[in-house]
Amino acid sequence: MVPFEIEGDGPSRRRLILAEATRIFLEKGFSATAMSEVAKASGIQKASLYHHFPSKEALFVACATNGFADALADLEAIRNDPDLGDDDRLRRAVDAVYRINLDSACGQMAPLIAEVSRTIPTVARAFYEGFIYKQHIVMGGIIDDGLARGSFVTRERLGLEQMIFGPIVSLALEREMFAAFDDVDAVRPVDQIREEHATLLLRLMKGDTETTRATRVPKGAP
Amino acid sequence: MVPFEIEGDGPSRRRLILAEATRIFLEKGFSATAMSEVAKASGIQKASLYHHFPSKEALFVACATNGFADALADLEAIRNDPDLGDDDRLRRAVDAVYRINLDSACGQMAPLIAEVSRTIPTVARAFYEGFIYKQHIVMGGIIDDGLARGSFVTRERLGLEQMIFGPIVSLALEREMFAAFDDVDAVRPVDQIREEHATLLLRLMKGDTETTRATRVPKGAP
DNA sequence: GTCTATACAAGGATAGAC
DNA sequence: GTCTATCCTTGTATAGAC
Repeated sequence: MVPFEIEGDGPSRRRLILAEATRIFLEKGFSATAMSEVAKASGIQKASLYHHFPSKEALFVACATNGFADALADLEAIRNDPDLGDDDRLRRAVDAVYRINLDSACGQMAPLIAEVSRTIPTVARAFYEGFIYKQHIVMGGIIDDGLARGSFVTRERLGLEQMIFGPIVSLALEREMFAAFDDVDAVRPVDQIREEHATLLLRLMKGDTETTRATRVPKGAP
Repeated sequence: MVPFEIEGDGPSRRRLILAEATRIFLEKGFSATAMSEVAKASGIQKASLYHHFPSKEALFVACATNGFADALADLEAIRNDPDLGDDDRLRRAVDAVYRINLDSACGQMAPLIAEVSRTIPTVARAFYEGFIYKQHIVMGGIIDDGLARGSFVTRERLGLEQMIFGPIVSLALEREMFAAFDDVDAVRPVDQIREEHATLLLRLMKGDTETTRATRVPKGAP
């Protein structure tokens, strides 16, 4: 019933509630989710929910800050794999970021965080520091290593990071926006986009800067 | 009080309600917005709201589908300006897409559409067809013209479009996510990102493909 | 078109027995 | 830890006078 794992080894009842609540929050949003529905899905009475979580807000925070470590594990393993060349490492890291943001529960949380950002600011902070920022750190390390080894050549570090994460984060948002469409993939075919995205990124990072600069000044050139 | 214009020349009271409702929806989301608050902000009684809009849902649909034409006008003018070179045209179009998605009310609606996508599917469809799809069409036309004139060289059209819109759409989402932060621009400095983004895009489209392919096979090279 | 008053449902949260 | 029962607030929406 729940398509993802809830991490931790606490009491199983609590974990079941977290899983069901996460699923319903993702489907309906924070405000539109009723505690009674979470209770029903978890097979207990509404009042019993309040034994495990003191409030709806606390339940949401628990859902929204759960599973960070699991979701990021793949990416960190790729960063530390000594057998990978820099190009392969980057390509695999991009694939991992797609999985993290499109397939994991945390990734799908992003639009929800936007919804509650002003009423529960702490959850936005936790989401940023524990999930988003860490992805940028790991990816930044991969790029830095490639630069140091001469595999990559690039200025515009900030713009480059945005061109790595932006297309992926926007895909996650658009999936939610078009969730009611008959076939979401017709609007945004993820597999094809992912392939072309990685190809374009590598082309940007393989150091065509000199030739580009040369071809861009035809005016004064002889 | 309301930072953007509501288009149309209907009764001013209706336009005032639309403007205030849009502002509050953007700040609190759909479910968390109360009709009583919209009424108070508009200076009328709650019951009077229902004379202008039959339901909260209808009010939201009106807000979410208002102002498309105004928001897109700049971009369409840039596409049709005969005095622009292709590179300048692209750069200005990118700037326009930043303004459209970050500064206009419609652009800021995106996370909200995600929130209500499943409960009001019609609004997601209207938003896609009237706002998102049209931006892609215009930008696609600009790219096609540049390709036809030989100003641009690129395969991976789909990936390229995602690399144009993705970083911008994700910025809009992240602005909402980090709305409660002290200084959002510290997390994502929009001005710098926009400049680097446009530069990287132009580099991708200026046809370094041959040289890139040449430098990418150093193994067999002497 | 705007108001006052109200119907009616649903939601979050608590009390207290077992 | 879980239950039943209940409190209290808020929300959408309507009725009907002016």
